[in-house]
Amino acid sequence: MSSTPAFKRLPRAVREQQMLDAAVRVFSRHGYHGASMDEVAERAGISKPMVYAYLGTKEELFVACLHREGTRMMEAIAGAAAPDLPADERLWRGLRAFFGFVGAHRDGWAVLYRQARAERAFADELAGMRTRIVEVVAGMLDHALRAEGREVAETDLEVVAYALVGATESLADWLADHPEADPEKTATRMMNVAWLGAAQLLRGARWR
Amino acid sequence: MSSTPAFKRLPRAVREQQMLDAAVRVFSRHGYHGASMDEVAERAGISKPMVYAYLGTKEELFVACLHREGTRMMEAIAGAAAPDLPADERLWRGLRAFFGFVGAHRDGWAVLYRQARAERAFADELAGMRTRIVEVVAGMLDHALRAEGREVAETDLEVVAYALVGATESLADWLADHPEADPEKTATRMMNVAWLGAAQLLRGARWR
Amino acid sequence: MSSTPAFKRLPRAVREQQMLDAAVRVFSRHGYHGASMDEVAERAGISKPMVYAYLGTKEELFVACLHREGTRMMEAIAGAAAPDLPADERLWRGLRAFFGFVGAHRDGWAVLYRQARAERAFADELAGMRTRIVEVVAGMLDHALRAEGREVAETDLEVVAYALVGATESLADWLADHPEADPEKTATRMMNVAWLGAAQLLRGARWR
Amino acid sequence: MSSTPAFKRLPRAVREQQMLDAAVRVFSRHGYHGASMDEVAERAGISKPMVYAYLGTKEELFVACLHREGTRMMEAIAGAAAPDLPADERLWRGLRAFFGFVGAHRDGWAVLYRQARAERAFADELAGMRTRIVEVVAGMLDHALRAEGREVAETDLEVVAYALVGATESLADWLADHPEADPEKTATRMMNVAWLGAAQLLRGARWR
DNA sequence: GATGAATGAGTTTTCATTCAT
DNA sequence: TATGAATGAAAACTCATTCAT
Repeated sequence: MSSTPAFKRLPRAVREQQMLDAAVRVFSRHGYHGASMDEVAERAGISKPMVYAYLGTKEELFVACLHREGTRMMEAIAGAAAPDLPADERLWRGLRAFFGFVGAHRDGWAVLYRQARAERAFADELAGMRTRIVEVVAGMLDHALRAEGREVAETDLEVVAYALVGATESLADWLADHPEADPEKTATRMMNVAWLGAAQLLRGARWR
Repeated sequence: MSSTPAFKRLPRAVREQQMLDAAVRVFSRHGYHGASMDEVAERAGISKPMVYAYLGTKEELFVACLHREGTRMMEAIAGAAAPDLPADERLWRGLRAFFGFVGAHRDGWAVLYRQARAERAFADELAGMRTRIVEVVAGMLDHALRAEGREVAETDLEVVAYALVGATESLADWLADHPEADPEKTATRMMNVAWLGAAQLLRGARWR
Repeated sequence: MSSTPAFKRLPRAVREQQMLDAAVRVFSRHGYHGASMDEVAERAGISKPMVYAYLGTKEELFVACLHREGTRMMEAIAGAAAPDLPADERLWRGLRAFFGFVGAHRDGWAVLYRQARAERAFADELAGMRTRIVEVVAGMLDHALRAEGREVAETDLEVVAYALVGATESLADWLADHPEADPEKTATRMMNVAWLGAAQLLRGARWR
Repeated sequence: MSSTPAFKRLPRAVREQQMLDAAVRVFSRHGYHGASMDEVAERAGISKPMVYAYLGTKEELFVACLHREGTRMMEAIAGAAAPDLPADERLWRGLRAFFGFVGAHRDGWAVLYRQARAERAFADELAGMRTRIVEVVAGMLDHALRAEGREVAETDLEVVAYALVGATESLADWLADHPEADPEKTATRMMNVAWLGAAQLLRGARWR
């Protein structure tokens, strides 16, 4: 009697990942408010008190999801955009990685993100993430500038970065809503807008 | 006995506006889910059943808010960007009007919009609004192109428009979160990014 | 100016009938509880306060419906079963009239009746109606008996009458649920059950 | 510290029965619509969410009551009417058991039944129960017939059975309304009406 | 006589969260 | 560690009923 049933008494870390998997799924499907802890627990194949014991309240659980997915995304981007490339090449690779990630996790990241934006409670977490992204983008731009011997006010850099991030988010959203769309192509379009600007485009210019 | 109590037995149209005012406020403060019909009614100085009688369920009420505020915004923009101006001037005026509106209704539009994006139920309403905006922007661009004797694939136009709208929304969001920021300045920055593109900016170019 | 709009200011009695028509319809469709005064008023083409002014509360309104329809039914039966006919002929005609009525008002009588039976509030009204029916039936039987020179305890008469009425109601219910069924045939069947049983009893037969 | 508090943390099965007991009582007292889930929970000595968790919505709860009580009644009848007895004896025992049951549960079965009849939502459940009863009764009659070497059209059997059931229900109702009445006596009376009528029919007699 | 405006009071239902075992 | 049992608190929605005009 009592050979251990292969799926019980897992180490804490593993259990937590299972729960997060379940939670991401449920939150994505029904949104933050529509999701119920019951369903999360059920999908994780575990009892509710366990979820509370491991990952805390619903709010904390959501933050944990956001954090894990966000980190994964950042890593994907960072891994793609090597710092020693020229600015436009880095931007392009970053964008491609980003849209690739969003495309591959259509039901994950974009939805969580949208949810987070709607709830005051997550403002801080989001602000942190966005700051990190903006920093990265602004860093790219700054790097490029310095390479050309120029200098630009920090605020301006930040605003450009913000706008780029915003435009990108928008297209990512659009991508999440259009299952048939191609991430690669979306990245290209974004690159064109971002890099050249509307005026250039109107004149027939194309990046690459 | 005598002078009008001023706030009882009002005609339907008036009450509806009062309710919408209250609803916009409450939804903005607590978000769609955090808002309770009780509070909406209370803030409107009326009983709950009236809200249901006039504006329907919570969902419908929210849509009504979205609709009213969205329409107001569109009108503000349309009123500013006269169709006979050159493309960049129109874009500029439109942006200025937009950021002006958002700045003036800091607790209104941007928050409702964020809320709407988080809930599947409002996807349709949103899609409609966005389509109208994108059409307007794409129209501007198209107009400018034809003036120069060029033609551009419709899809490309749409994507450019989408990205612009996204970037703008992002800055609007940022504006809503930064009470001290200046709408006019934000509009200018956005214009620079949009019109010139990052590459131009990096080279020191500035619109105007 | 001011030729009277043909459908306003009707005499009270007419208005009341219109309301009752509407009410019977609504109660039949949705049941007593499912029905709303709003719908009654709307269907009667009149405002709610009028309904209250003319026919009182929802409960009173329902009683009024019950009363009118019940009276109509009783009259239909009484009109059919002339007192100078032999007992079986009278019973037969009565049954035929009853099932005919129920069949013709499939959505009226039977449904109201079922509703009334479920609500304590209508017990009195119902008891009154049933008493009248039972009296009629018992009267028929008694008449037949005396014609044969017999006499039977009143209680027994009442019970037989009760059982007959119950069986009849049951078949009426069944008829209301089966739109394709033929009232005439149902009456015949009921007659067979009722008459052969009753006849034996009347002749003094007893089981055991 | 020590002896069992006896009424806390009970196993599900037990709690469910307690809830059903409470529900039957409350539904019987106030009717389906008059009953509130609050009262059911209170009377069961438990909080409302438990009721929902175990027995579902109000409608489902009512169906559960109906089902349990109906099954008990059927069992009482089936247990009384052994299949190897002569037809009249079986009918008699069945009737006696039925009236006995109704008499013993004056506030249970008959009231639930009346309620169920008033609500469209329960039509299916009721139809099922009635079908089972009618089948049993028709089976009895059929058995008796075959014993006498006769055969009767199925439809006729069904109608006779229906009428019997209806008459019986009616007397049961009457019994539920007359607390002083004697179930045994009521059964006897019903038997007289039913048997003398049915016996004639079984012998091939027809009115007209 | 007639009605649009208004509401008090109540209902069902859901959920995050926690004991007791 | 793990869970079935349990709940407090609230929220959306409905309806019979009545003023004030």
